[in-house]
Amino acid sequence: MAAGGLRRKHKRQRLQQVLDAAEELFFRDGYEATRIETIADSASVAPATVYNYFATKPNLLMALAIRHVRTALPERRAYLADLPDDPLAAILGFERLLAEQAMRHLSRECWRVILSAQQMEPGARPSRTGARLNNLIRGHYVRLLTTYRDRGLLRRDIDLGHLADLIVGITTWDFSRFVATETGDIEDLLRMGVPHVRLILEGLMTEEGARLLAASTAEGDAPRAVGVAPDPVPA
Amino acid sequence: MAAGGLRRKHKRQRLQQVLDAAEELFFRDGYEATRIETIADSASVAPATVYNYFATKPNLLMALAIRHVRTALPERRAYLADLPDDPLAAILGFERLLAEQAMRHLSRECWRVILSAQQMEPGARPSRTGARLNNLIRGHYVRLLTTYRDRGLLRRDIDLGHLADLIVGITTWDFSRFVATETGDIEDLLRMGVPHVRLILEGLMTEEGARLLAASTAEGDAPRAVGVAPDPVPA
DNA sequence: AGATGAAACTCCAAAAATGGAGTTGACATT
DNA sequence: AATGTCAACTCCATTTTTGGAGTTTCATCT
Repeated sequence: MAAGGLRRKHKRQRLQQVLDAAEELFFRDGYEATRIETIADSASVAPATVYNYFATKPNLLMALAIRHVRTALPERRAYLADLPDDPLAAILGFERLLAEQAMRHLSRECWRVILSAQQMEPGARPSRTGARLNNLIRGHYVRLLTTYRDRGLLRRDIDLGHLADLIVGITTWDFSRFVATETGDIEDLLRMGVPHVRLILEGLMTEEGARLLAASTAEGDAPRAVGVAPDPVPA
Repeated sequence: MAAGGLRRKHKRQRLQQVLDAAEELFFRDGYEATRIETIADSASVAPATVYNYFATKPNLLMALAIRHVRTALPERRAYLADLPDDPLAAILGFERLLAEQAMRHLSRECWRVILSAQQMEPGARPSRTGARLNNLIRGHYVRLLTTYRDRGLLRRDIDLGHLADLIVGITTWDFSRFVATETGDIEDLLRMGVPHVRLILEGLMTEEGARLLAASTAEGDAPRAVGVAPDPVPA
């Protein structure tokens, strides 16, 4: 069957073992409370091997975050491929989806670590991979916004890159406030975000878009995200 | 959990992988037709690794045989713990059990190789492990015969070790004839063995035993073995 | 403040798997 | 009889994991 490349194959397997073990333990016992040695044991691997793969514990956590963002990608694509009429609803629905995905495998404590790692030591490895994550989301928003501009709801003179940055910025900020709490749920997060996003959008819509936005004001809450399936486990 | 001993643990795992792959392939494609390289691929292991574990292909096969004889041990013990009244029936029933166990995972071709390996090069490794197998069965027979002597059916002046050797010898011979064919089934094997065992026993019974033996002559065929459960897979 | 302890992380020698190239022996084909 | 092929087996340099003994850092207790 697979002739050579055993080295690489086993490496991938071990990496997944470590990530799986870490995910389980971070979720169950918390990030700080979980020791590298425990992860190694649980993954049937020597602690030194964990360090062969990940220089630091935060790095391991970032890798976990990236893996989740990767495996959940198809679900986000599906959402973006079938957007509602109302751009505000679209953005809030997307936020809900992102939040749900985020909560699916990583605890708030983990996200606190991830988000704070981006602040400190800009340029360090964890920070840069954090930037990659942000960039991925930014790309999604550019696509989303482009759709609505093409539908004639957003003014054509707007730089969608900048707008996407703005939205990612404020929603990330809201999300970091969200994970800073231990009690609030995703509905609270969205309630917090609605006025921000609305304020941003109000000035940037065409007349038709403004009509739609006004209409959606009456309706109240943000729409539910699309059906949330568990992540497909890659072979 | 399991702190150290990773080296040994992984070694055992790989060993099992190789044995599992070999078992599957030997059974499906035959012993000669299966290449070491294929086994290695199927076990996700380098060919050189297979040679780290087994010096030769026959050695690998012998290891497989030993593993089966080991895992099927409880079943044989259960049989020996609950023997019928008639010693002849007991021996034939045990033979049936052994044959069924033998056929369960290894093809006739494999057993031909194993049996012939014992002939050639006495003293070589495959031969010696074959002797270990024989010895294991011999032990079973000593236990079985002891039971009947204690029940007063076998004469007390008989050396049960020698008798066990004799029975193992003739039944192994019959078995080797059996696997030499491609068509006969286990019933044929037993039919072949009945007269041999009967002749051996006839001269060695007490009067009570002889009565029992005479009675069993009328009944005809050998009894079925105890219920045959699939091998328990060790953790 | 100083001691203690725990956990992240470093370092290195030894064990094992891997890849790859080469040898041998048996058997088939010409 | 020469040739070719195939698979068992050998050899060895390289990569990676492992065991184990450190070092460092930080928080807590005395």
